[in-house]
Amino acid sequence: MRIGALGQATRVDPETIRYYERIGLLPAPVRRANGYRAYGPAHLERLAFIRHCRALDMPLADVQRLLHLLDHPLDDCQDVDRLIDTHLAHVQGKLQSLQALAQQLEQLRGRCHGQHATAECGILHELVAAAQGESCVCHGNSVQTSQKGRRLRGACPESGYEPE
Amino acid sequence: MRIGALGQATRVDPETIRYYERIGLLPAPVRRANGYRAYGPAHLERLAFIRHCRALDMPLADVQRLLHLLDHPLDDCQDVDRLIDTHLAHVQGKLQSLQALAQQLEQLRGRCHGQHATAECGILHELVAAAQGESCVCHGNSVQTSQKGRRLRGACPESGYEPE
DNA sequence: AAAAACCCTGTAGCCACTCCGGGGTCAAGA
DNA sequence: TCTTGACCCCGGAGTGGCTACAGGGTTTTT
Ligand SMILES: [Zn+2]
Ligand SMILES: [Zn+2]
Ligand SMILES: [Zn+2]
Ligand SMILES: [Zn+2]
Repeated sequence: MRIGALGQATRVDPETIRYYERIGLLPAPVRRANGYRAYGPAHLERLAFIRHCRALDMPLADVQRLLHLLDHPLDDCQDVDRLIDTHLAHVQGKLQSLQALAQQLEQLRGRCHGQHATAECGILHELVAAAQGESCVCHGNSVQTSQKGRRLRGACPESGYEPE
Repeated sequence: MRIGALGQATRVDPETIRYYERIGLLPAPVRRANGYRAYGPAHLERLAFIRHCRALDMPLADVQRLLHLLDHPLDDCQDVDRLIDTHLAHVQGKLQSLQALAQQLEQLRGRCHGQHATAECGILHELVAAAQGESCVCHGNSVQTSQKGRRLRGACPESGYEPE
């Protein structure tokens, strides 16, 4: 089985397969006389395992550790548990922040209906105001920058930017 | 205002501020005689805006476009809307897949209680089985690899890896 | 025989930072 | 006065997980 066939079977780009080999995740297969990689069913299974873990968004370092544990069946599986626990906690944390994020964005999106000049756009107004510390959930309330004239000075050549 | 003070006010690492300047996101401030950057309130506001957008997980390219629109108040705000819509769709997509992911991981976690050898660990068994195509939501059902003997051959020197 | 598809290596790019090394500048303390 | 320490400068490299060349060789199809 050549790299293309393996890639088709597992739906993995051959470049990715070579990458996994380079970083030591997938063992280097033997080569044919012409230098082509020759894979067997063991590689196919291992690659499928890797991809399944990746689909669970595990970092490759974790996948590496799981593969190592698979190769050493007598080890204690506590390591497996810890690894999954940690990863799950990580995913749940990300999920929570992403939920809050989506909510914020939906709210922000509701600020503009129909077209008008950017100077009057509710979305931009909201973004500027929030960045200046009012009703901003994302940064803490400690970022108050200016007390009035809540407009961003431009960065274009024509709009002045005076320092200090 | 020097870079450290700006960083404290906005809770942004000075290295990040310099990075924003390098990529043209934050305009280069004037320098004092000793070469130190001297920032004004305009920079403070602009940086706060950038960070707020980043907190909404917008890519810097999008932030750049928003800043440009802010600098050109007469442009149509349709661009703003499209940008936010696209980003929101992106976030919602990620949210959905992350929800499915968390569910899968929780289910996987339930496969192992107590400690035993990895050879008998329900988590690893499940991972191997799923990678081989059964009851696997993440990859399509077309990844059937081997029909029986669903065990991953090891990649360690001692465990044999024969090709073809 | 020619064209298309495949394979090889090595390198560089993506994102948004983050860290490092090797220096210069400036205030407060011993 | 000397020294410590906190700042600041710059350029370059590293992170993760790929992806995309460039510039060759080989195999398969037309
Ligand atoms: Zn799967
Ligand atoms: Zn609008
Ligand atoms: Zn904010
Ligand atoms: Zn177990």
